[in-house]
Amino acid sequence: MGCARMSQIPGKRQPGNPAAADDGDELHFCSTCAFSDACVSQGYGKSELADLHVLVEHVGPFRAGMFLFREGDEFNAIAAVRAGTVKTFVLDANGNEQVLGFHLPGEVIGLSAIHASRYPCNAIALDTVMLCRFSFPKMALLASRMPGLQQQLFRLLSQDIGKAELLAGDHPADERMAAFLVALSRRYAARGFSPRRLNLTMTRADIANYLRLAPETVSRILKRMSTEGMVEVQQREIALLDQERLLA
Amino acid sequence: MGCARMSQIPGKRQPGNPAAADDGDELHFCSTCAFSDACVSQGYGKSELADLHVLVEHVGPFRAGMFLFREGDEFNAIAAVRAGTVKTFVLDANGNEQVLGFHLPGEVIGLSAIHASRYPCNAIALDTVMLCRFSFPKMALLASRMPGLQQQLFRLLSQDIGKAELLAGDHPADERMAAFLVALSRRYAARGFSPRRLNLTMTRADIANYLRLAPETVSRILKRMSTEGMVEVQQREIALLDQERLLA
DNA sequence: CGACTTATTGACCATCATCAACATGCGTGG
DNA sequence: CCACGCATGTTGATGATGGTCAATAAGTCG
Repeated sequence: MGCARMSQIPGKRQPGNPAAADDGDELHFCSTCAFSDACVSQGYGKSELADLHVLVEHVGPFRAGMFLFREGDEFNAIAAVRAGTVKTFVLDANGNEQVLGFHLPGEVIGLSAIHASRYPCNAIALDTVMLCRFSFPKMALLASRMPGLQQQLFRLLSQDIGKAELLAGDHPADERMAAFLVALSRRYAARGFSPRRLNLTMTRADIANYLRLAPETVSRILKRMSTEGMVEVQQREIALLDQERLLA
Repeated sequence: MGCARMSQIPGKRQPGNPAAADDGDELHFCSTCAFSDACVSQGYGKSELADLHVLVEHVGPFRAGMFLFREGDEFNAIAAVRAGTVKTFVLDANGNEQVLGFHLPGEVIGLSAIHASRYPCNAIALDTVMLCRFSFPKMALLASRMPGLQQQLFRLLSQDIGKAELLAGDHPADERMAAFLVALSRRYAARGFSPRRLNLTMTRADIANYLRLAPETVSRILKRMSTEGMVEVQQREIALLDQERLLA
């Protein structure tokens, strides 16, 4: 249910962030990054890796509540989340927030901005966020020479279409909630975190908004799941006790 | 509300379809096609146009009810709808259909299949459908030499992410219906058809499923819109009388 | 002219949102 | 360390939107 989606990262360097910080050990950089497949697994040599790496700009940290970009900002880069959680959302005609997705480490934001060269949504940090920013024009240029990279970009984009579509299903509230938890668990697991023990970085209201439910409903469902022994809830710590039953 | 989404077109040539039929006048081919911008407006010359055209394979016609591809089929080409309407859908765990989108002439199907190299959904013809099929590997290769084409592909993919996300909003039934009609109208208008007079090719049940409503609800809302003078409904013919009020 | 699919209409009911009150946690500053 | 205040989360009572069920009508196609 996750959904890598939106846009990118502001034009300005954040204070306290030496842009090219850990470049020393960077040639095998973030092994969890969505782009790592692009080169590593495709058997590219050092020179191609280096080409990709010169495009990378480490930015952050962004503190909780900071905007990474706003709707309407000019687009020129996509970014991979290196640490923390990013929430993307739009404001509808009445100014109500509509959460589009949460982005965990290793996932890419900014893809939906390519179309209009402007960010179609806002992105804010839910906790302390670090990003790897890639200039999109340069990346597209490089992709022309690196079929593997082009393919990876196509795949990332394509993947998000499918994810976003599935989100639109009209399942009852408890199924939505269960699916959300299981999906989060899987996404964390894919990055090497525990699939059992989730540490939610978003509020109940954010979850509710994302699932198109009322916050009260989220509370009640969590409580019910808890009394039924499927999960264990302690504030924002959630332990998944019975994956089986959650999938029903 | 549309949403160009899914996959592509079957491996087999349709009987009664001379694959390279109307090639004579084809160099300026379907002017309404989503790819026409890719070259024409980017100032490419005849040779690039020719390169793109040799990739095109006209297939069809597909009669109403025929599958263009099925979930799980191997993916190797995307396609632009040349005529007719395509419905894409998946079957959930209980075998219930979930409509993902409708695709009008000029729109592209198959984009979400790139990710897994398999179609993640089914596509069937709602009426008589003609397609332009493009081998995706060849297209990707060509895109390496044609920045404009690469850019166009990125844009098409990116666009669909945004469309799919917006679809997930939780608006009341009447707003969903109104938005659907207005979006259809715009999409038809963009291809040179009348924005006032819609000829729905899908059943109420399909519309309802797509909007995550019950067919009965669709009926009732259309009736109400009709008595309120916003639209005029005659079977599958719908005239939009008051665009203004529909947008609220 | 039947048999089928599609669409409409009505009666009833379930899910979930809303409203309101209350509890809990957390940060700040005394 | 405790007190206050605000944000977040929980719980209960009530009601509206829209789904379900069932019957009827209207097209469609042989």
